[in-house]
Amino acid sequence: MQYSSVMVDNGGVGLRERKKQRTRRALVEAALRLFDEKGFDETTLAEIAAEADVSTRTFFSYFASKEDVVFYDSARKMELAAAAMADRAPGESPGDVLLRIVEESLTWLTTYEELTFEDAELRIRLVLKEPTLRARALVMLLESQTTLARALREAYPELDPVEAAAAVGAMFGAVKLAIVADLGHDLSAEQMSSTARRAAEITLAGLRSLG
Amino acid sequence: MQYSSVMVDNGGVGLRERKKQRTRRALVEAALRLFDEKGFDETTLAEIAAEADVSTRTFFSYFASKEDVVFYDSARKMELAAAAMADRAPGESPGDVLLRIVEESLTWLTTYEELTFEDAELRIRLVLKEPTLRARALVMLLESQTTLARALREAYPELDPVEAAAAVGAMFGAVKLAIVADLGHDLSAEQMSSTARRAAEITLAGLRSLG
DNA sequence: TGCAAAATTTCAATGCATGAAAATCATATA
DNA sequence: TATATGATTTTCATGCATTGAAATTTTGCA
Repeated sequence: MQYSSVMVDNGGVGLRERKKQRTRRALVEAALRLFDEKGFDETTLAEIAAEADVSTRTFFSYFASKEDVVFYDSARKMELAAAAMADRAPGESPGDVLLRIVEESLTWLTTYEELTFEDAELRIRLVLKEPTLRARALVMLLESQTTLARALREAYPELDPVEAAAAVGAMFGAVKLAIVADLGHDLSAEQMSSTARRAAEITLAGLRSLG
Repeated sequence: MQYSSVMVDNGGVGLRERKKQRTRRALVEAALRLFDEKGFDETTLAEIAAEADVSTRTFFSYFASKEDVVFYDSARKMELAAAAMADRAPGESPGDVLLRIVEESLTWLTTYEELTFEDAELRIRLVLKEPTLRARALVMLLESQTTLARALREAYPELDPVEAAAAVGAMFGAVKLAIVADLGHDLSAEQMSSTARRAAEITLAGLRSLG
């Protein structure tokens, strides 16, 4: 490939790319707002697309489904979690690593990379409220646990597959149910964190410690 | 209500009811067979309905959705699990009760109430293979855990809500991930049970016991 | 400016799901 | 046995998510 003398090196981010990011963001914001106002099922893709000034068909070149628009950054978060597993401190036990990752994950939950803090909180509310979104979240949570179990085995080769899977599943399962079961109560991010920490501690100590 | 002299007391099970059960069963069997042969997404409701000799619309007076036909008896299984919690043996600890329920649940997994054993195994394969069905299963699993956490609190009033939720979530989360993560391997019912038992044991002992 | 690639729009089709009205069927009873 | 009644099924019509393909527009760049 040759470059003309007038070519501007814009770091790979030309008008085309900027426009795509703007559209993507417009779709996410429109969707979150409409889902919040009218409910997930009552909002149509046509409405979302209209709000973002694109055709309905175009929506699907950005997201694979109506649910996906809410979880647009989850893949990146999963990678972060798996990476966090890799740089464990020396002497850190599997349980401690998992505890650390749970806490970091909760932080990310309220951290949108491109959106406002309000939208980040709105998303949590939506996922807890809308059955369709809850279902999608459960699928992704399971996927990320599978990934984490693999990462845990790599970090601790002495663990066998069942041990690694059981550890990850127990830790995230405990935290998930502790947070969800309390539902109905409006949960602030702090309350969520404190609940999660208690659930994690119980899992570390083992269920026999409850008797 | 009055009875004529020729009335037959059929125990509340007249032709109408028998016909409904037959149709229900025909729909479930047709659906399982077609899902297995062609895949879930490739099977249309029209095909299932045709196979069962009813109109497409009628399908929805038996099941709420295409996925639901696979889980038609799950509600009953959930009730069984919650009931199993209630009749705990004296001196049985929360952890032991959960272990017992996990084992019973695995038994029920391969027990269809109205269908053949082959269909019961077919269902497990389908749920593990088809993303749509996996998603549905996760939702129901979460629901049943919420129910179980409540039941656990009632059986052991000394537990607080977070402890009960964490215990149930940890136990089922560990077993679930241990079984699913090993996927790709064809799992016999026995292997599944043994994996589940190990995962449960780890959860009882606590993740600290892994370091 | 003008070409080529990328992105968007338009158009058509399929399949799930649901509501409402019309047609059938099972049941109890006169 | 004939029939009124209520339950069930079918028919018909509609909305919406999703997907493929062709036509059109936009952007990057020579």
